[in-house]
Amino acid sequence: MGRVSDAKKRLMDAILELIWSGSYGTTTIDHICEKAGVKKGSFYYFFDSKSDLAAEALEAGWKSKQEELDRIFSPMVPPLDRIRKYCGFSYKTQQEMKEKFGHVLGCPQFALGAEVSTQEDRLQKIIQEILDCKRKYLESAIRDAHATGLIKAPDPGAKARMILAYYEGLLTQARIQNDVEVLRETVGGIFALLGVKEAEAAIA
Amino acid sequence: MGRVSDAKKRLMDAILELIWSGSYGTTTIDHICEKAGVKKGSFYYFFDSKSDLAAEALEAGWKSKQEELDRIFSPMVPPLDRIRKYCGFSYKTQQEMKEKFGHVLGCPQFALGAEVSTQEDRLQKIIQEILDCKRKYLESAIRDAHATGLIKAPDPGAKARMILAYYEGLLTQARIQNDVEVLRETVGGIFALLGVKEAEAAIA
DNA sequence: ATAATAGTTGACTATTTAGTTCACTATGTT
DNA sequence: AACATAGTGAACTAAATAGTCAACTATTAT
Repeated sequence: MGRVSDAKKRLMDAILELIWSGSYGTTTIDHICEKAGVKKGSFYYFFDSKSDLAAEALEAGWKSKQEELDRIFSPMVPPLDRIRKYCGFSYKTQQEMKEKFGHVLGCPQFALGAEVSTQEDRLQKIIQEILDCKRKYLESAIRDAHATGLIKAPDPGAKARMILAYYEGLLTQARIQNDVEVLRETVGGIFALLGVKEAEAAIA
Repeated sequence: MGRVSDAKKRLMDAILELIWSGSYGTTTIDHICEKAGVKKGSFYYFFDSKSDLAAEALEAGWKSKQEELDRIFSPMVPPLDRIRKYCGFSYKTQQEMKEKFGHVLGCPQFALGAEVSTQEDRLQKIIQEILDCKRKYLESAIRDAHATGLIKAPDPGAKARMILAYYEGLLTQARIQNDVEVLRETVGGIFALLGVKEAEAAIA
């Protein structure tokens, strides 16, 4: 009972977009409210602070992202194809962002993590968890690829960590250089890290 | 003639440390002045704005960093040893920062670039140049390693770009997780990307 | 010694920011 | 219909922030 509203959702969408296209530090509560079309009174009705909103938005955003990842990393798909699909998906996303915002935006969690990890404990923890999830997607693909004999990776967790670092590094470079073409080499680099034989890698 | 002062230098040191240990967005001119022990009037005597100071400080900081890199990447050192030395140096630096600030800080240029690239054109350009310099150090080591037959790398520029992405990604991960141990795998990953034979890699 | 000048200071303004308050409004429930 | 309540809005405060200014001080070249 009582009134209903999607203001909370609008606020969460707004902060994510502002952080991603700009940064956490320069995103103010006033900006968020303006973008969401919500008055400050309502903001404080739903949230205690900017970091509180950011935390909730981050978690919600990740939940919906996970659905896509579950599809891409489906165990039904051959393990190396999962990685190929993931890279392709990532490239397409960055391209779309560049068209929409005029700028390559990279990985929202990684960029935010780099910015706030020394300052915002709660956000740092959430981001760590999200990145760990990402790693697990990679890890299971690597484990499957190892089991199938496609690659030699006795420690899939370690390999996944390496690949994640490379992947996130590339995305960040693409953001810094504002150039999607940086991402062209993504698959090649990952396969090199995995020690995929050139013959296998060629089956694009 | 006239008065002499190191206030300009102090301001440049202060902003670098504040950005690195925190972020660009949350670093205010007042904070910078307080840390440097300089009054705002003097700040504006030397600089037009925060981004102006940041630009100068970034360039000066890079210049001094280059001296170290010139030593590490000296052509007198065997090419793969240069990379080993670089990784070791990097690990040591991060460890020191963790002791000093209680936090792993990662790569200052990369973190700053990720934060401001969509907002601060001038800084973005400077950071791009710095990262390109870093790439060139790696590239020449890779080219030399290729020439010596240690590795097969017909396109050293591309390989260097890959390795830089991986290296910066790892440093950023170390910052986000506040854990230097993430950096333990640096050399291993780089050598995997380079396709260094295990026998060669083992010569630690 | 002193004039020219490089650098300093603190008080000032205007704006932006986070956060509060309380009367008000819309809506589901009875 | 009317009541309980989820959500709204506009005006408010206090603090932080960027930026200005003019008088002041220290140094150095002559």
